[in-house]
Amino acid sequence: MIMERYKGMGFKLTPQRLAILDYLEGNDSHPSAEEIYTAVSKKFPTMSLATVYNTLEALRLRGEVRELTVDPGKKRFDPDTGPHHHLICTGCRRIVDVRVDFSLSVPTGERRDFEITGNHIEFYGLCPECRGEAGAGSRSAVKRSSRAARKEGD
Amino acid sequence: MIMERYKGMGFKLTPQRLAILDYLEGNDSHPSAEEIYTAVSKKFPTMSLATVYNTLEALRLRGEVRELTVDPGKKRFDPDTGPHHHLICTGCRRIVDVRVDFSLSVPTGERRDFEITGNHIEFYGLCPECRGEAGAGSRSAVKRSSRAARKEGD
DNA sequence: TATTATGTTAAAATGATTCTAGATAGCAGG
DNA sequence: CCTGCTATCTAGAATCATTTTAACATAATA
Repeated sequence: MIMERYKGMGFKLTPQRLAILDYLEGNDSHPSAEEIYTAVSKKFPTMSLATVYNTLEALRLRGEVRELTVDPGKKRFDPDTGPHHHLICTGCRRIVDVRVDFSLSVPTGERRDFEITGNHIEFYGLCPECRGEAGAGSRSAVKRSSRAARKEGD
Repeated sequence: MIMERYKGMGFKLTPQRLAILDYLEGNDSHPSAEEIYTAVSKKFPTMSLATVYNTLEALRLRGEVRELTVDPGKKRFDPDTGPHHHLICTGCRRIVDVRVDFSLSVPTGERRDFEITGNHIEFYGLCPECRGEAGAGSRSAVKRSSRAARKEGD
């Protein structure tokens, strides 16, 4: 099914790209380039990070992935290009999909003459795991990136 | 008015910080750290970029500025911490405020047990200037950053 | 097979942000 | 007025994500 989709759009299905597409297929974890690289490297030890970036950009231009600007400091990628929104845990930075259609429109008075083409909602909150460990030094729950930890106070 | 607000919260009002606060006061251009630095440097030639970052972080922790993750590759800062949303021109990356209250809530089925604390809507579109120059090579309108130019295809 | 375009790679370059270490300023106690 | 403390400032180094470069494959094509 993948093969057909890229025929005749100037996109060569190299083994590296196949591996990336394979990793992305149905992946709803919103991985960063680094994460994709790490995962794909296991099957493909000579893979270069640059190839990951190149491929992601090629896919983005073809509308096959969405680039999320939701995490300060790094991009995340979403193979689901259909309309949906995201719920972000301010504790561990986990991102989950929100598949609800809120038909939003900006009232003329606020539109400043822009031609509006789309929208994206970020909901913020605490996931069950992070909510639990709020109190003392319970080291139990989710492992948070050093960056996420430093950002405490959101 | 500024002075009082920071009394007794462990925040010294140094001249550098005053200059930054002064630049931010009522500023709705959503500047990056670099832009703040450039502006404040004029009045304060010895200012260090690190001081800008330090001050912004101190302000963020006190809830006096919001860090926007709206621009891939750099943070932008918003001194307006009240609830509002943003409209982003995909041509020139200009960001304007949208002061409308959409009371959104995530239906239980999609909430995944998160405790939701807030939300932020990004509207995308083309500003009048960028809409105009869409056609030929009319060099007239807005100057776009090299990064914005490269991102064509959003 | 020669040609051309497209991909891959490692390494260097860039840009944003953070960290480090030493210099300074303002203040409490003597 | 001195001494030490703590918060802040600054330049520069370090780090992290991303992009670019240059040289080398590879595939599709003439």
